[in-house]
Amino acid sequence: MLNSQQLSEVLRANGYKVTPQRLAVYEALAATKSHPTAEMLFSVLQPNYPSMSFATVYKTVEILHKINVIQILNTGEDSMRYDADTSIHHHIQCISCGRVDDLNDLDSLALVKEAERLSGYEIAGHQFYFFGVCPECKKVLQN
Amino acid sequence: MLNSQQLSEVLRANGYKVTPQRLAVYEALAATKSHPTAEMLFSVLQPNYPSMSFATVYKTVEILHKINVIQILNTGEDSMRYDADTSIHHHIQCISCGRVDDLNDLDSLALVKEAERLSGYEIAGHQFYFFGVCPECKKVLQN
DNA sequence: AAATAAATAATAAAGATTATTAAGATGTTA
DNA sequence: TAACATCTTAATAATCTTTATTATTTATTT
Repeated sequence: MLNSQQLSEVLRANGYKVTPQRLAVYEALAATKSHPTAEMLFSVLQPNYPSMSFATVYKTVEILHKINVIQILNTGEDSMRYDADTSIHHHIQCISCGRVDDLNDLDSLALVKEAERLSGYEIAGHQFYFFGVCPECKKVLQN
Repeated sequence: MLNSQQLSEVLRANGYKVTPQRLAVYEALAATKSHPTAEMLFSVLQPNYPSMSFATVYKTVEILHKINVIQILNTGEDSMRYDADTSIHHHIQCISCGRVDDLNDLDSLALVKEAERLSGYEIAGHQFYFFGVCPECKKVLQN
């Protein structure tokens, strides 16, 4: 997670200009753990940036991804989700309410090594997605 | 993998009618290991079923997925890929040539258990995607 | 503060998937 | 086997997410 100054530096260092929209998109992402879609981001920014267009949201997340300050998640839904936490961690989605939670502390190194051995690939990245029923929905379903 | 008779039975058992198109889509999928997209399936079927429409391909894979005889993969590309192998196995995609290979014999049970413990979720499914450079592309890149 | 280069907003366009509907095929029953 | 009711297909249009276009505005540099 970066503050505005740090983000500004990274943007400039990569030849991108610093604009209020870019800072706002990143801030919105950094402020939540809910892995929002482009539409959610757009809605959140709407009150403070009523003139911001959808294309700007998409362009901005693309740039933020390129300069490596956000992650793009594909949970298999129809739209992508974005995450300001770029550390290696995995995700789990509730098949009942749709929420996406982080899975920190899940050690995948051994499995990556094994996959590398089995496939002969040189593995550069991986994404693990789990699906199930979250604790809250389990409660509701029991009643 | 099912033969036409077995597939016909499963379709009927689930209240779906048996049609040449459905058998053909499944056969095309069962005959390849290349995890085709809807477009690839459509192209393959075109010569023998020149009148088949795109919508039929989509409707059919949806039904085949519902009755659990195929898997739907979302590798993060713009289109879905389909797989007639419904056993639990994972996938690895080459970031150079785009091919998608199977990763059998990768034991994920321990990781699933660990994810269940960490998250509190009741896990119903999981999809692991690895990305890297396939053996063929490694050779090419070295020259 | 002016010049320049890039970013934004608005809009249109593209691409994948889904919905609609009339026509045709399927399975069932008499 | 014929007739019926139902489901499926094909063709088309619609939808949804994402990307491209372009004129205007904004951020940086001199």
